[in-house]
Amino acid sequence: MATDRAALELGQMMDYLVRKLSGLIDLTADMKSALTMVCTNKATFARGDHIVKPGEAFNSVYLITEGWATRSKVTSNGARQIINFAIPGDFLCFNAALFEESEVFVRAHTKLETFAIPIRPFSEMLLKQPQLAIALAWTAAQEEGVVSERLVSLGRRSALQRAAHLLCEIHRRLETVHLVKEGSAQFDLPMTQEDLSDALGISLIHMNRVLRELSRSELIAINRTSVRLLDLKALRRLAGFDDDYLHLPDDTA
Amino acid sequence: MATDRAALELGQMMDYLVRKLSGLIDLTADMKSALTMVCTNKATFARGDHIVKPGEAFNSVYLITEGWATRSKVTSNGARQIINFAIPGDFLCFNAALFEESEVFVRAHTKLETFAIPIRPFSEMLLKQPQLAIALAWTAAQEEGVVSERLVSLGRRSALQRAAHLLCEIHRRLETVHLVKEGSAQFDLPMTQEDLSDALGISLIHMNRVLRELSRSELIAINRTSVRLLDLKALRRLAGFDDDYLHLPDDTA
DNA sequence: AGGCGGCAGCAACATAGGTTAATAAATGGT
DNA sequence: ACCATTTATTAACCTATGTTGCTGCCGCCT
Repeated sequence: MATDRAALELGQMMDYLVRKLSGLIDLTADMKSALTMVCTNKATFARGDHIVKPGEAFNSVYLITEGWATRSKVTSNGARQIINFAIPGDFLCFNAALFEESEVFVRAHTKLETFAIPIRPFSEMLLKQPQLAIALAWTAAQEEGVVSERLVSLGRRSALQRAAHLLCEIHRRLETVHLVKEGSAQFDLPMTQEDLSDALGISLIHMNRVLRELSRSELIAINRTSVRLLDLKALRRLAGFDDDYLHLPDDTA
Repeated sequence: MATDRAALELGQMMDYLVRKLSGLIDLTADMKSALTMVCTNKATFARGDHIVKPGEAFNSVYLITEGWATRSKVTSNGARQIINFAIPGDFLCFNAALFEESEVFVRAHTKLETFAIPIRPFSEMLLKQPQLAIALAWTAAQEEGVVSERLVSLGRRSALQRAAHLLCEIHRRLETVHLVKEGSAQFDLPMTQEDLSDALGISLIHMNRVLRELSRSELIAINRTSVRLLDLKALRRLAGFDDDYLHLPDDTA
């Protein structure tokens, strides 16, 4: 039944949000029902679909229930920089409520399942539920923290450290939404080496070298679709990874 | 008279904000008076003072009336990355309303004049004035745009382009608050080459090479305290600079 | 089932940018 | 006005990363 599935996904998504926010705030029944009210529209995107492009008007805010998305920019000489990844529980086009049009590409990185919330009802919900507005502003601020930390990586960490850092970050974020295999630090990573290189600001070839180096030293085991962090502690040490900037709840259990 | 001066600075600062926001929203008399209500505390910092450090609790939000500030992080191996610069009209510690403690250094880069707004009244103001909250959220989103664009620079632009891009950005932002000398693209730039290198993710020595190269090709004229962009068009072309991401009003006159 | 296109792996070479070290010029404090 | 400290400039050398170009594998389409 389509409706049952939607209800299931809604519950799932709410669960992700609750966990992400649990360090800050407990979503009240009121807030949840306000959110539920606006999450009526499912939108599915195929791998590679553009949700919005630079210069295009936003028309909705999205909440991911399944799959990955990216925000990226392309420079005047054609190089791509991935700004960040969004995973289940994350918002897409959150600032549609603030800006007329996008300045970045937002793209479905895998098949993507979302709730699409048109801007009008979304804004109204924020005005009616200030506490919820604060909670969601918090997720936006957290995202800025992620971008800032990536900036530190690109500015001041070696390619090897950047790769390690990104893997640690993704691991930590996926953990919060229970998308890491229990007790093994293994998770789906639906990204080509080119995608990773575009996120880390290095060349594809060097990305390959770096990943092989991480594999060779038995810090990770990686294949086309997933990674396992074989020695999380050593990886974090190498990366200089400290998860404070994610502001996630301590215990994800 | 101290009071007169504070009133003057308040008017000035309001003016900065109005201009910055003019593309999005006209600040109403109501919103201005709400802001005025909370801008009672002047806080001055000396060059180099830390407004907040990683792990420290926030205690106020600040609005800059004069001077520059930086947000930066330091990696586990001691390298510094400047995340962004704040200039008059910008907020500092805006997300104090959301997070308990900072994950970055916020530092007075020059002698800094601000209005310090304790978190409590600030939050209350936001709840009472949703339109103002939106306007201020907009400034936060704009700031994220700046950080994202810097990420693109560090990831995909050469050192020369990064330098050119940063100068173009600062020029454009200062222009909005009338801090560029009329008709000459000249402005105060109170930064050492080391500061610039820490913002651009390159070494101090290379920063020096790059600046000399820009000077040699007569794109800029720079000294310890100010720059002049001698050929703005060429500089922007070199940098691949497009000011869309700043979402500033078209005409700053 | 076979062929095709995208992706990973690898080597040889090129270079932007990093490092070290030393000097000169400017600034600030007393 | 003088000394101490920052800041800028320069040179020589080094290395991490980029570039080009090729091979082979794997999954997908018909």
